[in-house]
This record gives sequence, structure tokens and C-alpha cells, in this order.
Amino acid sequence: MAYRILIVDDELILTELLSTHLQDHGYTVSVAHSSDEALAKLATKPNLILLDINMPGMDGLELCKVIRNHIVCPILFLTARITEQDKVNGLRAGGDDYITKPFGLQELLARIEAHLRREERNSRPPEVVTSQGLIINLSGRKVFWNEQELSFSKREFDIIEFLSSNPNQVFDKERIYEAVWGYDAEGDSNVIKEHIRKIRAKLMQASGSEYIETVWGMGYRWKK
Amino acid sequence: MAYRILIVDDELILTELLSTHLQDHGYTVSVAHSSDEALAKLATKPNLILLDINMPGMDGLELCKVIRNHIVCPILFLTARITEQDKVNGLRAGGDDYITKPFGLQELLARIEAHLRREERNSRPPEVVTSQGLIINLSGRKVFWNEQELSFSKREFDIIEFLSSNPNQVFDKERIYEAVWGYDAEGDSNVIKEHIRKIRAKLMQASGSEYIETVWGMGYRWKK
DNA sequence: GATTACCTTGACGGAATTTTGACTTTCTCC
DNA sequence: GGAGAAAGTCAAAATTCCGTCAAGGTAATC
Repeated sequence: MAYRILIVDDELILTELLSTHLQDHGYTVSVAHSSDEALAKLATKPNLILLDINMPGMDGLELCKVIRNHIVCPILFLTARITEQDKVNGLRAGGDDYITKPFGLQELLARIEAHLRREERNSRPPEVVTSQGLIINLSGRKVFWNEQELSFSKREFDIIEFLSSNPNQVFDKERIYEAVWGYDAEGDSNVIKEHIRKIRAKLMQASGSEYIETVWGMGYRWKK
Repeated sequence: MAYRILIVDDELILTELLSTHLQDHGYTVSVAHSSDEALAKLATKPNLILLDINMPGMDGLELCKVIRNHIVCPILFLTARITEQDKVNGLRAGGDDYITKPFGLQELLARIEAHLRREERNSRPPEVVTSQGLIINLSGRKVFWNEQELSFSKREFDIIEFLSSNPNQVFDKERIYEAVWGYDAEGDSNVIKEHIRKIRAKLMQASGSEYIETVWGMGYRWKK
């Protein structure tokens, strides 16, 4: 699943260059040239945001605070303001990193990787063990119920992985679709329902208990 | 609880200076002057590590990888190696930040704060607790009254979420409708009244107290 | 190219929820 | 105290959502 990066900067040449470069490295990139556009593009649920400070209208520092109220993801300032005080201001405003222009593309890439790796690290333990002997091995992509291995298809496992890695949280179908398929579903997706049914059947058959709860009108929740 | 920071560097003067400075800002600091010492000090479970690269014996990059096998926490390289390639190597080795000497103390502090803030952000379950044992778990969409779980429908929970997240503020029905439904109500909405009634009934039944006040002619207010 | 497993779609019934409309009660102001 | 507006109550209708099934499409494997 490709990571989504949102670039917010009013310099067209820079965004164009960066965008191409990041895409070459496998990222899905969206670009905003103003604060308003940036806020609108939050709907794409970026995994990381590159934010310029000098912009017409609301400046990057303000924007950063606003973004923080909406989504949780690393925000990297990318700016020509280079004094120590600038850096401190940026970081205190809620930024996770502060990179001064001009910067090396290699360094930028390495920093982006580091931040994404960290998100990964914080959100994903290598193995999840849930109640009563159900063991989900994420790296090995295997599920065991007391010695007995249960077999799941790719999509089924992906869904189990996503839900069980975020136990007790409710996710609506769109969110699950997005997390598992990597892009937004169009229209009503019966797909999730069907996969959930299959997963439930297998888990129930083996363990005799429910792991996935339905929250009516909202989505599903992994019981832990 | 004070955050614990581990400084790993073989330069005595620098560690001494840094240590004092960080302590002045409320951190608990431990210092290691070699890789071995660093590994031993991991037992203090630091919340963040400042790591020099140039050290006798195992260098910082190697050490970083080893540390990663033991504990999960941000690692910031603090080093005199300043080429872009050095930075890339450091970040790729598993570092979360790369700060080149000489650095400003203010910037260092701001970066440390940013990293710790991020850990915090990633680990805290968002919960709202209101008076007398009523717990509203927003991400899990559950409401508890002393161990006992109360069940609410989607709209009911949405209304509870909105009101309890803005306690002591009065919202008229239109405002609530807009916040919960996402668009403006047309005409007289009996809907809100009805939902409020259901919510009140459930809360009253379980807890015996009123959480939602009517402000006559104005709207409703979540009592906190 | 055929077989197999997997993914996706559309339709349907039933269940749970949401909304509605009629009615009653409460409150405010005269 | 009474008129009128706002809020509360109730039951029934309307709607939405979920689980299920069957079937068509797609990808992978041999």
C-alpha cells in the first residue's frame, strides 16, 4: 500500500519537482497551493504532510495547528526560514520536523522514510495476540487457534490485520476499504460485508467466539 | 512523570553540559560514554535517546540497530558528521532525527519536545470522562456507567459525543443537527427532541442523574 | 487452456434505527 | 390565569443498514 503525502507550498516549481520526485519513489502525492486547498485535501487522509511556512493567507504555522485538529500524521516543515528561533517556532507549533531550504533530496527522502517508519513502529507490533489463544502473526501472515492454523485469503487477512491491530476502535466500511485496498471505494461496498462474513465464519468455526462486533450504522470493531 | 532521556556520547564535556541543561528543563537524564554502557542503561527504559555516532568500539549506527531490538523509543543522532550522505545513513540506520553539531540548545530542546509529543500523540486513547463515573470512549464508541456498558444508537452516540465534547455550552437544535447530520435541517425538527429523550432515558435509568439540561428557548447543554 | 480459489456484485428479508405527526405538558409573558 | 410558543411524549411509519445467498468475474496455478 503506497503512502500518501500531501505537499503544501505556493511555489509551483518546487511542488512540481518534489511531487515528481516523490512519485518516482513510490509515494502517492497530492499538492495544495494554499491553506484552503490544503484543508480540503486532508480528505485524502495523507500519511505525511510537507508544509511550507511562507504562504499567502493563513501561514504554515497556523495551518499546522488547524490540521492537528483534524488528523494525526507527521507534519514536516519545509521552509526558507533558517534561524534557530524559526525552527523552535515551527516545532513548537506542532511540527514533527523542520527542514530548511535548500535541502538535499536524499536527506528529505530519508527523513520522510524515518517518519513513516516511526508511524509504522508505533502502530504495529510484530505479533498480536488476542483473547483466548487466537494468535495473529502479522509478519508471517498466519493465524493460529491453539496450534491449529486457520487459513485466510489475502483480503481476509488484510482486514483481520487492520482491525486487530486497532482493537476496540470502530471503523466504518469506507475506512476499512481505504486501509485494505489502498484507495477509496466508490458507491456502496458490499465487499466488506461479504469478507467480514467469511472471516467470522472461520473464526467462529474454530474458536466458537465472535471477534468482530458490528456497530450499527458505524462499522465494525475488533473485540479484545 | 518526568521523561527519561539517555545521552550516549564519549565526550565528557558535552554530556555534562547537555545533562545539566536537560535536567534544568525537567528531564531525568542518564549518561553513557560507551556502547556497552548504553546497552546496560537501557534498563532505565528511557523515553528518548540522544546518540553520538563517533564512538570507540561499536559506532552509533550499529548501536542504534541493536537498541532497536530491545526497546521502542525515539533515537536522535547528535553528531559532527554533516554531509548529506551521513544524514541519510543515520536516518536509514533507524534514527528518528539527525542533528548536526554544533547545534543550538533551543533547537535541540524543541526537537526533543516534538519527538516526545509525538510519542504521546500516538499512544493516548482519546477518552472523555464526565462527572460521576460516566465514561465516553469516542474511538470505541462505547459509554460506561461504572463497569456497566450502556448502548446507544449511532445518532444518539453522535449527539452525546458532540454535546459532551463541548460541555457547559448551549447549542440550539439547528446547531446540533448541523453538527451531527452534517447539513442543515429543514423545517421544524422534532428529531432532536426525540433523540434527546431517548438519551436522557437511558442515562437516567443507569445513573439516576441528568446529563443534558434544557435551556428554555435556547437549546441543550451538557452538564459537567 | 482448464481448473481452482478468490474477489466482487446485486438482490432480498429481516432487524434496528430514524423520522414523522399528533398530542400533552411546561414555560414565559401579558 | 390564560394565550402562545417551546419542549416532551408516544406509537407507528419510513428508512436505513446488515447478514446472507447465489452467481458472475478475475486472477493464479497447473
